[in-house]
Amino acid sequence: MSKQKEVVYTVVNSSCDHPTAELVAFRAKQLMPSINLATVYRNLTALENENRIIRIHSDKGDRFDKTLCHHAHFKCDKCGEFFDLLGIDLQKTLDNFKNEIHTISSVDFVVTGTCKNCKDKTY
Amino acid sequence: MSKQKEVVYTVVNSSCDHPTAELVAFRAKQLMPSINLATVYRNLTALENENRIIRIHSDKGDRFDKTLCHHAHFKCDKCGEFFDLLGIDLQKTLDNFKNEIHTISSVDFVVTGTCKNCKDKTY
DNA sequence: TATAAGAATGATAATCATTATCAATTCTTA
DNA sequence: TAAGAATTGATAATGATTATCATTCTTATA
Repeated sequence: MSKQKEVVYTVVNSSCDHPTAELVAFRAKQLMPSINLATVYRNLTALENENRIIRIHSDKGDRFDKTLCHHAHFKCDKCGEFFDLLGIDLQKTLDNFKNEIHTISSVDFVVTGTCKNCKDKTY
Repeated sequence: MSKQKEVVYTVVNSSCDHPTAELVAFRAKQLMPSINLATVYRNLTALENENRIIRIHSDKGDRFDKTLCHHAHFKCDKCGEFFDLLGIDLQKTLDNFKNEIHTISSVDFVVTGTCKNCKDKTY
């Protein structure tokens, strides 16, 4: 594993906010100023393929997650917060489709709306 | 509703295969040869905002769906098939998060893997 | 019915996240 | 330590989507 790849992994693995590739690159540059954006993209894809991190498809840039178990996410339209919805037993839910599904390689599950913190906000 | 918007809606509403914008445009052109790709994109976004169709974020182009109730999708890595996983009671599942979630505007849920049809395929 | 204001279109340029290319650099390992 | 492979940094290219803008419909009102 190259030094750069290690940095990219460290950044994702120590982030709790589901950063975009751009944000991973920003944080990686703080650990290794010479690291290039293309290298960050390359290693994010590599780590995803090695099942060491998870990619969440989203408009305005994919997001990356250290939590490997299948789980859902919530994205707040108002504050932009992006957080895990842990505790849903997706494995059991998806077992109901064993007639259609042979194997599962990834789960991309994003719920969008407004969070409780933004309940009364009008902006 | 403009003639073009009606065509775009008709195409999505009569498609069972979760087409991309490009494919919606292709089908729309068969009904109205003069329709423009930009108009298709515009109206897909408009219809999405009116909650008349659903957008599913995916690499290689978002997909569109006529089924409005919250549901999951499966995308097969091998054959590319993209189908609904109906029967999961997502509403009930998400009710468990009423402490964090105030309102839900959309659910974007895609499971990727191999389907039963591709079980023994090696390509 | 004429017409003016507003909305939507077609054509195309621009944007932006991501990927491809490629020479230069950094491992490996024999 | 030198050859070969892998990876990098820099940058060009790609491709989906959005923005722009002059033109073409709609529609409400005189």
